[in-house]
Amino acid sequence: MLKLTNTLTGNLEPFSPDNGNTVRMYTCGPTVYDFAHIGNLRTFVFEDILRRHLRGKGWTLKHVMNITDIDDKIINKAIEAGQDIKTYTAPYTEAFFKDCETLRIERPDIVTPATDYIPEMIDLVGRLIQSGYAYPEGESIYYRISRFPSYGRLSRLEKRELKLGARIDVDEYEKEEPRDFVLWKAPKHEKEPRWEAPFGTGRPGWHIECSAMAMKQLGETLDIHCGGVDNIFPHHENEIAQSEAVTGKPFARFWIHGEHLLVEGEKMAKSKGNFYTLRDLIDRGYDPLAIRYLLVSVPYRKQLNFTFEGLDAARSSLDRIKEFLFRLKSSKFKPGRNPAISAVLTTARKQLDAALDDDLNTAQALAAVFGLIKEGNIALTEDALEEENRSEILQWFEVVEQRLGIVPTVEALVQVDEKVGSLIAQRNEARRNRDFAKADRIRQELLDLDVIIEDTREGTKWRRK
RNA sequence: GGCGCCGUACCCAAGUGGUAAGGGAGAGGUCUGCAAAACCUUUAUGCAUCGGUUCGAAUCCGAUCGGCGCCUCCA
Repeated sequence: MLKLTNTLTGNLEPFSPDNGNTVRMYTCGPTVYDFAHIGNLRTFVFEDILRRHLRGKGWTLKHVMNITDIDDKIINKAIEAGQDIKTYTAPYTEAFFKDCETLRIERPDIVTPATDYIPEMIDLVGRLIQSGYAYPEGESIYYRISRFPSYGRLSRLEKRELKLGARIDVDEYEKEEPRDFVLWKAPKHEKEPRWEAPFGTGRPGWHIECSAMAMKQLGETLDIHCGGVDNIFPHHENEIAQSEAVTGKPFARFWIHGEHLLVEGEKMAKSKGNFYTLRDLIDRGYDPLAIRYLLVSVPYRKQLNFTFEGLDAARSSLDRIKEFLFRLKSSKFKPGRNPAISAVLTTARKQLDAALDDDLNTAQALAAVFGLIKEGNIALTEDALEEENRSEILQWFEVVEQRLGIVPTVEALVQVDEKVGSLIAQRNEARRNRDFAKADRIRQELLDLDVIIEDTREGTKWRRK
C-alpha cells in the first residue's frame, strides 16, 4: 500500500485514487525566463519518481503540468530583449523539455503554457468577483482573504506570527488588506501583454493559472498536487483559496512537496557562484545519469546537499550497476534456475516495492538494487547463477528502470565491432606467444579508441570507456 | 520574533521502541604475464550533547548546542 506525506495534514497517509483507477495529478511547472537549475530539476525528478511509481502500481495516470510563460520577470526580460513573451519564452521552454529528456524525466500527459488558459482564468476571476471573494482596486482585481476562513490551513498560518516588518506591503497596488493577493493585474508598462476581460484589461496573477488549468483538465478535486516546499506559501495556499471559493470542494486531496537542494551546504544563488544548470554540469563532463542518480539517491522530503564529491560518488555507484549488468549480459550460463538466486531476487523485488510504497523511499529502493547485485556477484563468481536466473534478473532491471530511471544502458558497451575484435584477437595471439610487449602495445591502442579490456577466465571482454 | 525540517562512520545516507541497511572513499585479499578493471572481505558497543521514561531508545519526552528552510521573487 502506497503511503505519502500529505502537507495538508502533516501525516503519512495511505493513497489511492478517489474514484476508479485513474490518478489525477497536477504539478507546478517551470517559469521559463531562464534555463532550469538543478534545484528545479530535483523537484521534477521527485515528481517523476512519483509518477513512475503510481503507474507501476497499476493505476492510470493523468498528469498535468503548466509552463508559466507570463509573470513579472518574463515580461521585464522580454521587454528588455525587445521581444514578445512567446518569442522570449520559446527557447527556454524547449530547453526545459530537452533537460527533462536528458534526465529521463517522463513528460506529463498534458503540459501547456499558462497563456493558453486565459479564458478559463478570466472565467474564474469573474466568478470570484460575483461571489464576493474578489474585488477591484484601482484597475486590478484582488482576492479577499478575509472571506475565506480556512485560509492558511496548508501552511499552518494560524500558528504563525509575523516578523515585525516582514509583511511590509511592497506591492505597488493598493489593496484592502496587505495579505490579499492579486488575481488580475492592470498593465503597468505600454509593451506589457494584456487581455480583455469583463472586469478590465490586464493579465493574470501568478496563482490563478494553476487553478484554471488543473480544474479544467482534472476536475474540481485533484488526487495529488505537487511542487517544491517554497510553493506551500503563498502559491499553493492561494490556489486553494481561489479554487475552493469557486467550487466549494477540496481542491486537492494530497499535497506533496519536495524539499530543496542546497549546494555545498548553502542555498543556491547566482550571487554566491554556486548556481548550476544541467548544461553547466554536462559541460564539466558529468554524465546526466549520474546527476539523476544523485538526485534520486536522497528521498524527496530531505534537503539534498549537492556537491561534486557526491556527484563523483554517484558516478561510481552507477558503474557498479553497469559492471553487474555487463557481467550478466556478456557471460555464458548453464541452463536451469538456481532457486537460491531466485529467492534473493524475490527479496529484492519486495524490498524495492515496499521502499517506494513507503513515501517514495528512494534510498531504500537503491539498497534493494545493490543487495541483489552483491548476491548476484557472489553467485557469478561461484558459477552458481544459471540461465533462467540471468533472464529473470535482467527482466527485473527493466522494472527498476521503469521505477527509478537510473539503469545504465549496457547494449552499447557490448556491441560487435570488427576492428576491436580483430585487435583483441591479435593481442591474445601475442599473449599466447608470450610477446607481452606487443600485447601491451595493442592494449594501449585500444585504450586510445576508448576501449577498456578485461582479461577474464572466460576470455577477453571489452567495453567503451 | 513566529512556524517547520534536520543533526547516524572520512563523505552521502536508510532506519519512528528490540539491539546500526546501502553506496562512495580507505585498507586487506582473489584473479592476472604484468597491469587495469572487476569481485570478495573489512571499517560506528554507537546514532550532536545532557537528563528522563522503559526490561530495552538512534527511535518516545524535556533541555541545550549546531545547521537549513519558510514568513508574498523562489522548485
